[in-house]
Order: sequence, then structure tokens, then C-alpha cells
Amino acid sequence: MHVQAASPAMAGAASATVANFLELRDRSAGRLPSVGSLYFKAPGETLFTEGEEADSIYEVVRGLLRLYKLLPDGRRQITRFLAPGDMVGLAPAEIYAFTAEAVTKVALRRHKRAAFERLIDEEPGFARSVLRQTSDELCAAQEQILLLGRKCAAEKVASFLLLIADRQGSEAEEVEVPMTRSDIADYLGLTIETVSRTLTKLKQDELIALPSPGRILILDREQLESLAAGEGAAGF
Amino acid sequence: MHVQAASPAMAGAASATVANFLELRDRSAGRLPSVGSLYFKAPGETLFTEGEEADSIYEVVRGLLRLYKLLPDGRRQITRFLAPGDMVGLAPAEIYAFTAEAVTKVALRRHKRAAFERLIDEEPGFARSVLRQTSDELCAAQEQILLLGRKCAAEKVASFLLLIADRQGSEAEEVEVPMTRSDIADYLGLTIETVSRTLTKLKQDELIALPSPGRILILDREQLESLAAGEGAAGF
DNA sequence: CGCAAACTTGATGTTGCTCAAGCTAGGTGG
DNA sequence: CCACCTAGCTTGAGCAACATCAAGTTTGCG
Repeated sequence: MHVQAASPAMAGAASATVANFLELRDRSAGRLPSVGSLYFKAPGETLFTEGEEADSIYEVVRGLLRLYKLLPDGRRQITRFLAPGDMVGLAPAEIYAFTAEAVTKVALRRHKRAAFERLIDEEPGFARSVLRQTSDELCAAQEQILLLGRKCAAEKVASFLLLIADRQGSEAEEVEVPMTRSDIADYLGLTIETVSRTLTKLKQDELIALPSPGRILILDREQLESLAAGEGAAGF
Repeated sequence: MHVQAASPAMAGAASATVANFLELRDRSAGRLPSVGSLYFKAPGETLFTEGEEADSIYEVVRGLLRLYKLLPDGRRQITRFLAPGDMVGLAPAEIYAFTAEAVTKVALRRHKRAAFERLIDEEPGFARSVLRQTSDELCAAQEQILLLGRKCAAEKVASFLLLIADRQGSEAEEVEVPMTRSDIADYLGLTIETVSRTLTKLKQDELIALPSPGRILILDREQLESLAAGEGAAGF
């Protein structure tokens, strides 16, 4: 169960990765596990590009990935960050709808799409597990749509902080932020400057502390949550 | 194949609805088709509410539905409009993540979640079909995220017009707009006034014509597409 | 230690929002 | 059949939030 360990705090989500299922199947068939070996990407390196043929499925084992779409003039929108346990390319699409890049050094497992599709048909539980993961993604995307369409800058930043805080140790109020301000801005539909100013404001109001960029301390989680939920934007 | 007919222009998407699969299964088992009968909702009526227990799956047969999320102070974000052939509640979630309301008079088919889950396990092609639909939704959601985060008002409105135009007759340049300006605004992350002003601007520039609200004519599809894609925002 | 990339802060600008009228159209009742 | 009434739409004026432009400052790496 070495792969399972890579997925730290994925809530109640069935962390049934491709690797897990492959291993399971092979084991029950008396074969040696055929899970691919790890491979690595350095920060900034591209995994695949929007429009490319989608022939692989990736599984993040360590590090952080960003998925984004570009407009012709260079405007960028990050749709999602991928942490260990997450997967990309599940969609039975022929072409990637976004670009995937390493934010930090990343360890990955790559699976051929064909093997994946076979697994869907052969392993009864697998299709269900993939469906659940895709649905969870969809749900997160809808939350992101609400954020982008209707929340103000402070609410966006607060939501973001809680999101990555929850993804790390549950109650650890010290959050690691491996992504740059530019990444955060492009995720929240803001500019770098607005993100920076908003963080400064949250610091002044003593909702958070900023020991260093790349590290954020949540001081008043309650107020931050109320802000993120869109309750207490008064004063912002 | 009466259900199929309800789905007019769904591109290449496998329009494998629950009804279709139920009918197939029953037929092959020599039973009478057990697809539920149609039922109706008047404009403005609610199908289900965010937070409610998700025990049903709905299939739009006729009319238009809106799905939305609310913030505590009433800000609304419409995440999606559902047209004939579309389905809601596919996600294996216990609770609806949004509210569903009728925009126009709507004809629906409702299926018990339990029957649906059985179908996933029993009918081999069904899980795959559902997965594809969910993935398509996810892809659309990501497009919406790009729109909300990085497009200006004119680009948003242009994208919206093309989206609903493509959903109707492919090359019919007269588009029916059953939703109000308020719906459009809440879908695009704008206000009613901005939507109205932007439409007027597009009319003045002769990209569209507005015979009446509720009816829009696309005059210059090429320019509209370039605007929607984020190429020619110059002048807007 | 020096350099480049990332971050912060300030001054100014612009897009889209808010508030406030009018306008239009469709439905209802006289 | 027409007049009214209301919901929805359009238009205008002023404003606020966030973007842009422009320095400075910090940080981390070679």
C-alpha cells in the first residue's frame, strides 16, 4: 500500500488510484504488479499542453501541479491545483482541454489511456471510483465558478487560503503555499498586486500572519471562514 | 426512440439517457419498459434545492432548467443551463450542490438514484456513458471558469450567445433566448445593466440584432467568435 | 556577495457596479 | 377591444473595486 500513503488528507474520497487498481488486479491474477515506475518533473516543466492528444493518465505522487487554460493574448486562468493522490486525464476525451505544469518538483505515475479503459470495463469497482472522482472534481469546479463569478477579492483570497489549508494537515494552522502570487492571482481571477494587497489587509486585520511568502498562518479561522462564505464582507 | 428525439443538437456526445438504458435493459429482459412517465414544472418552480438529499436523477425532455448556487446575502451564480437531453444529479453525491429551477415550462423524467446505481453495475456500457457525460460537464465547467476569471464583459456575452446558438439549430443565426437578462447576468458574473449595455453595444457594432428581448440575431458570426475567443477585444 | 525573480506598496486609470429614471411588452380585467 | 399594470429591459450619471503602471524591497540561489 505504498501508493495510498502518498494521499494524505483526501477527506472521505475513495482514494482508489489507477495504481491501486492495477496492483489489485495483478495480485488477484497472480501476476507481478504492473504499475508504472515513478517519473519526475522539475518546477515549471510541462506535462502536457492544451490541444495535445490525450493518450496518458497521470497520477500525482508527490509535489504540486497546476492546470490552466490560456487566451490568445496570454491571459491565463488556472482551473485547478493537483496535490498527491489527484489524477488528470481521466476524461475520456481525445484532447487535453488544458495545460499541466509542475509548480514544485513533482513525482508522477503515468498510465496509458488504453490500459485505463480496459480497467474500467474489467474491474467492476473501478468505473464507479473514477466516476466519483470526476464528480468530485465537477463539484469543486462549480464552487470555483461561484467564487469567480460572485465573490470579491477578499472573499476569494480567504476561500483560497482555507482550501489549501484543508488540503494540508486538517488542523495545522500553518499553511504552506508552494505557488507564487502569480499562480494564486490566475487561480482567483485577480492580479498579483490585488492578491498581495489583500493578503496585507488580512494581516493588518489579524486574520492571518505572513512569516514569509510561501508560508501563511491562520490566526482567526472563524472569521476567515465567514469571510470566505460571503457573510462578513462588510469592511472589505 | 422517442426520447432520442428530445435531444436535438448534442454534437457527438453519446446521448445515452437513463431512459434509453432502462428501456434497453427491460426490452432485452422481455419486460415492459419501466421508464417513468413525464412530469412537468412551471417557470420559476424549483426541482430541488442546494443542500437537499439527492435521491433522484432528472432528465430534461423539454424546456430549460437553471442550476445555481447562492451566497448568504443573496448573490446568485448560475452554473449551468440544462436543455433537452441533459441530466442532473448524476454525481454519486448524497446532497445536491446546487438548486435546480425551471426557466420555461419543463418536461422531465425522474429516476430513483437506487435504480440508477444498479444500472451502472448491470449495464456495461452505461457506466461509461455516464462517465463521458460527467466529463463533458467538467470540460464545460472549465471553459466557464476561464470565462468568469479572465474574460471582459463583451467577451463573456459573445461567448454566451455562441454557446446557446450552437446548442440550438447549428447554422440558424436566429437565437432564442428563453432566459431573462438577470439569468444571463448571473451566469456570466455580471449585472443586468452590464449585460443590457453590452448587447446594445454589440447591436450598434452590427455583430447582432435584437428584434425583441428573447430573440437575438447573429449578424457577424466571425467577429463574434473572435471576440468570444478573446482575440479582438480591442475597442470594447 | 550579488543577482534575478518574486513580492510589496503607491499613484493613477478603467471597467463594470450602483442607484435612479424611463421605456416596452405582454397579460388581465373592465 | 382597449387601457392599465407589472415585470423585465434599457439608458444615464456617478462611483468603487480592481487593474495598470511604476518604483522599491525582500528572498533565495549560485
